Amino acid sequence: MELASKYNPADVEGKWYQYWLDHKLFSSKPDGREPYTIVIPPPNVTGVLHMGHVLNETIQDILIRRARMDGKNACWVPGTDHASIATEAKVVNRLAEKGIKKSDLTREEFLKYAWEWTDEHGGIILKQLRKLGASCDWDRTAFTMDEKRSRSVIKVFCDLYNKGLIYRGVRMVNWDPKALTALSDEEVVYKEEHSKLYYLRYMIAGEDGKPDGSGRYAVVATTRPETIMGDTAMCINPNDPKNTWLKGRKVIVPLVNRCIPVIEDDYVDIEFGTGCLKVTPAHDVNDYMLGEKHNLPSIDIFNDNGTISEAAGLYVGMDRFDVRRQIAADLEQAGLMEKTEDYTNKVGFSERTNVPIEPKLSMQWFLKMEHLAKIALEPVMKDEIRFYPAKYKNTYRHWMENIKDWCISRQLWWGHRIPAYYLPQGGFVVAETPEKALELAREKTGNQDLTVNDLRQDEDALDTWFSSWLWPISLFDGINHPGNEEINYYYPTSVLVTGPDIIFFWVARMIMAGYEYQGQMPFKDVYFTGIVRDKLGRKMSKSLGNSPDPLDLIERYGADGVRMGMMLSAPAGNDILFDDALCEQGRNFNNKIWNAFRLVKGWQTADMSQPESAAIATRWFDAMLRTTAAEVADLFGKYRLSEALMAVYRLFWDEFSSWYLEMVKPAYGQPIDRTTYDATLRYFDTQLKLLHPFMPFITEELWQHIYDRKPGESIMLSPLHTDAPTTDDTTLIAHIERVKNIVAGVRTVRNQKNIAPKEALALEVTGENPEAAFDSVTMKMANLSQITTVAQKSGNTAAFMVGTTEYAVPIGNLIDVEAEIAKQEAELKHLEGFLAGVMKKLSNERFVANAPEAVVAMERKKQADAESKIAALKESLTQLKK
RNA sequence: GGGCGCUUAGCUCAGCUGGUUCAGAGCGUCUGCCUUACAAGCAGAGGGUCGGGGGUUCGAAUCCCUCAGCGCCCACCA
Repeated sequence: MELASKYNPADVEGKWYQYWLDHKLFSSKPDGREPYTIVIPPPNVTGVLHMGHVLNETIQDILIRRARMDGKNACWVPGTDHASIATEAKVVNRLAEKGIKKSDLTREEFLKYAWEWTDEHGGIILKQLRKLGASCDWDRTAFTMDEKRSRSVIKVFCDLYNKGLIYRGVRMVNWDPKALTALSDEEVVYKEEHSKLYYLRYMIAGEDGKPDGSGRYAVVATTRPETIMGDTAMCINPNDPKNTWLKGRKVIVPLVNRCIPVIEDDYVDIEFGTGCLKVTPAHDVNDYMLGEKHNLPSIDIFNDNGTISEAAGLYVGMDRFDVRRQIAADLEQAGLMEKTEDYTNKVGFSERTNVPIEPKLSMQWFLKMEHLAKIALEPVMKDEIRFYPAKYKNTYRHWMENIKDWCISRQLWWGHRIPAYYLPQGGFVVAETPEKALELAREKTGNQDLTVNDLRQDEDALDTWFSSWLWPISLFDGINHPGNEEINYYYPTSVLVTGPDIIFFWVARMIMAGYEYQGQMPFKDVYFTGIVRDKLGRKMSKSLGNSPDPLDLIERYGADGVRMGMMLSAPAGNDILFDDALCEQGRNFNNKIWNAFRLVKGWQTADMSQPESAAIATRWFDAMLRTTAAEVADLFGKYRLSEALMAVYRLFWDEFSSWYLEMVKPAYGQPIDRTTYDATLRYFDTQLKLLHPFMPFITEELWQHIYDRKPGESIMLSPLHTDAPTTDDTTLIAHIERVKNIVAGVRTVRNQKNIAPKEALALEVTGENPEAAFDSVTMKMANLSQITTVAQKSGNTAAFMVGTTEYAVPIGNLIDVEAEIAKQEAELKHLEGFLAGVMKKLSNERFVANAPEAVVAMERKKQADAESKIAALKESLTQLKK
């Protein structure tokens, strides 16, 4: 077989992915093996693959592939999320392009468009995942709005309602004036804004509710002058001496000329502004509380889209921000504006539409969270569910302990419609189907003549997260069919891989649902990834244009290269500074593997005895392999995947390619003995398996070439087993490390003296040769003609130290005595400094008395070593200076 | 305003239940090499006193305090 000198990913990736699919290697069914389950964090159904997905899905694939090779029944379930607000917004925009307004459509017509859009764009992202090599069980692909998942959502809603955990009521909610829906607290993002603080004059009113003529006024500081039309009181702190004079008075709302009372509440901060607060119960959460407390009327001055309503009386129909500008000018003109100041405050924005949230009173559905938070907190705090990194436990606890009820209704059509049915005579029933609702309705009203048509279903849809929180259960149909074989087998899942940004949205709520509906955690571990940023640390965004297209990267570097590039800098929980150069490194590594394989496959074998150097090399590499495999297993257990990859990377590139292969490599044109050859293929096999989870394609390609494989065989399913390292391994590895240092020492001499690698050199060991057993390797690797043990090194040598032993390479007239002296004197100086440090410790009686014996012994050994080195150097220097 | 985390070679990070010459890795840099597996490569080298200060200890990158800078999360001060 001829292999190209460069690896071409495009030639093999499609081929092997199809092979895996054809042989159903990703598919999983319950059996006697231990399950290893991951449910994908469902991407938006209409989304496209971005770098964040690449990170997330690569990690999941690595974990799944590793588990599969560990002999577990690995099941990775893919799916997509209907993403209520985002998708509905996209559909609305698309319709707008066609000149169709949502308001002109019926619910059914709109949903028809939405489904069309979903069918058209849905699942693109799942197709893209295949390019990455994701080994999902595609037959299980689910959608949060497919039949099973929808039924689960409705069933859970009804159940929670029947348990008294869901209620309906008028509350102050976060209103998105663009999406025209309520949002949960979690969907509000607070941003700092530079705005102005307006100081408005509220004239003192007389008995008749008109200005009392004194010209006196109170000044109120506000950031939102446009809400004065909704003012129903002014509030002062009863303990505020400077405002005592306002007690019991009435004031006139500027421009509006409405007379409102001055109320007292110690909520008001005396230090802020003038100590006078305007109270607008309809448009501010705190004002709402004050309104409730003091029985104030509430005037809702906004329409749903953020324009001014009839109720305001002024500026009707104008946008809220236009009004702010206008009213400031009008106040100024009327002489009612005291002053304005620059001010920085936090403003809540809609996470989805990015418009400022309007606090608004409205009728919504809520889920009580107290009970759910209670059952979900402990398991995380007690590490029954383990967070990686653990620091997110704090975040989690804080949220759980300060949790508020969850507003689950959205004024949207795209989503699961709330299964509440209103009765003609008022009131409602909650049921899974219209038929059951009718039954309940007849029961409730005693009216047997009611028909389904008399019932009117609630118009609202549920928050998307109200379906995703069931994901680990609903994927195995555990809501509709509790205790079925699949849910019993696959649940709880093994690990959840997701970003910390959705810890409240999703992670916490899945844990709640898990305990509420399965009585068990939804996953044992949670691996929080970081955010993918560009190499300058900026978030990737379309507007910055710093977000590479993953598919483009795959084309350029191969899927394995991209996966590796991503993983090289992805410690759990840390942000990833992504740079194309990392993919390049990944691609280069692919090439390295490819070429090492070409070398080995090019060897001819012959019946001959194994050279001593090769025998040592294979013993050593066996030890390396056991050691590294154990290290990698340990790192996997800790989810330190980038370190695991780096360990295998170094094993392959440094230990295997640079050292082992060079140790056993036959001279050009010469055959290799069969023992060594077989061992080498075995090493290849094992290393490919260690690498496979990270780089699935190239490892499959080469693995198939090592030996003849049967159809359907795959590295994916080949068991990954290595023996545990022994203490002998450790000893041998340490010896070879010293051998490497000797070889490097000789090579350095070559480098400095410009001696070609081909020119054989001799090596002298002063005193004893501690690595004599490995001389065959040393000689081969350093291209030495001989190694001799001498009492005293010859003249004209370049010397170096390894450990406590001095080595010298005779270099004849190439010697530069001055340079050699300078080098050795520098070394001597360093050693003397080191010795002084050691001596200082040893002469400290308290150290000798208090430190453990082993530590003291170590210091004494350091002393002895340093002293002998110093003696050797001094001797050497006197020789040189002769 | 509260909480959490970070600060170690040019860059990205590991080490942090205190003690193996512990100061590490990858990348980058520099030097020399197109040596018949690989120039997307090979060989070699240089580079930090562990953010500043103080403390505990025989001994601190590692524990404590403090200061500075950075990041994240939470919070109703208009």
